[in-house]
Amino acid sequence: MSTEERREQLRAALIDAAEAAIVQGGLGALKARDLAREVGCALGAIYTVFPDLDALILSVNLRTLHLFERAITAVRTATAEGGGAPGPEAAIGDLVRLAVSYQRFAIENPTRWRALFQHRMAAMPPDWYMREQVRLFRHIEAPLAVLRPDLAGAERALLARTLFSATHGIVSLGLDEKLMTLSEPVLRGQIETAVTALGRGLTANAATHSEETP
Amino acid sequence: MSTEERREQLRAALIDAAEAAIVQGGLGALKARDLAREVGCALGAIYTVFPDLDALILSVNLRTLHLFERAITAVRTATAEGGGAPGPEAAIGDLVRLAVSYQRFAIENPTRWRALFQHRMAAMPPDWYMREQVRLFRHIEAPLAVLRPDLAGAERALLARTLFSATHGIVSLGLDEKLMTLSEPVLRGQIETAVTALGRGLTANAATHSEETP
DNA sequence: GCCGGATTTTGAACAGCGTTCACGACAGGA
DNA sequence: TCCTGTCGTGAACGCTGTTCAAAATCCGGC
Repeated sequence: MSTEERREQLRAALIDAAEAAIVQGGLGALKARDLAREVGCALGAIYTVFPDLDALILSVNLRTLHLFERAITAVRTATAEGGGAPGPEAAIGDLVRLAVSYQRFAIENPTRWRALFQHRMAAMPPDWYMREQVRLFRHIEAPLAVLRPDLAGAERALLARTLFSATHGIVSLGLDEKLMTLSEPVLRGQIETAVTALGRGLTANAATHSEETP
Repeated sequence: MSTEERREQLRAALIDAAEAAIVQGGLGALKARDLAREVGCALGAIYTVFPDLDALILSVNLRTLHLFERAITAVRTATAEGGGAPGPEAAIGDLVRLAVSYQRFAIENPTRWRALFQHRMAAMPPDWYMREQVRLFRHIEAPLAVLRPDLAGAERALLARTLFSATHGIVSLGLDEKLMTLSEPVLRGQIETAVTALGRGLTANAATHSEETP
């Protein structure tokens, strides 16, 4: 086995072990010495394939993004690429379903999900990480295009991020015992209320806008 | 000077120093040894007035909440206690102003504000901390009572927290370089769009509701 | 004023962390 | 077999929050 192959195998094993540690006990349970013992390598070996533990965490987070992408892709939306011409109500329904699937993912994968945000970057995330984010946001942009056909691509992308941020805030603080801890049905009700209101408010706004500047 | 008085003075000095450290370099810059040197006490003395650094951070965070309360109280709202009978549009305007004041506070006090959420609790926050939160949410509940007079107190309180969570998500991720970093005017535009949409959507929902079940 | 028990303050020591790097093991050509 | 360059190693470094035996201080009784 070549040196390169062994490095690659070590890399994969470390990501596996790191993911398991995070799943089990959260980001705080990720210890370099535990990883080395689990994988069966020397402590210093970790730093031959990763510059530091942050890079390793980022790789685990990429896996989490992929995991979530599978979940969100399974959500049946009326505004998918091939669909006909869905109305605003269908688009709002899509947004609600997407938001609820985000909540479900957060509840089913609490530690993995927390690691995505709990982790504070030293520098900017690498390109391959940001690219994955961009892909995920396309799911939100599709229904948004129905609600606000007046928006250009960049504006729509920005609004999609804002919608996600709002949903994330509701889920994040709703599950956080520091502010409040809501049961799953109550939290889902709040998400449905808020996202529906957002969707209706946005369409109303578009109508207002088109009347003022036709 | 009695022992009690000295302890109290040390306590205040430690909170001062901790606040200064957080303001300067964020939560990560809070070091027990630095605090002791700054205040001029022994390292162990810290643990005679605080069980651990988390408790000290909590005291700093309470100061931050008070600081924010002063900022939010200065916001002129049409739905203040003594006001007449403001309409839904005025209430939505109030919500937008409150949200923007939240954004302004976050931008003007970045490290203090981050410490509020970055800090993960070991146990539940003490009562005196939660009480301050409850007081702050009253500012949101007032406009909300205009938009949704059909809601009972508990439901309104819950929705107020949801509205805050959504706003917090937009501000938090909007200022986070991990997802995106938005300029102050762009972020404010997104907040205005989202909160306005939320407000209009909520009133529409109330109207729908009252039509369906009059 | 002085003593002795109680109380308070102290900072060296401890356990743990991420990260490094001089060293030894090892592979392959001479 | 020896030499050389590459690679993996784990003890060591510097840092962290927290503890606790010991020192210093206080204070009422003689």
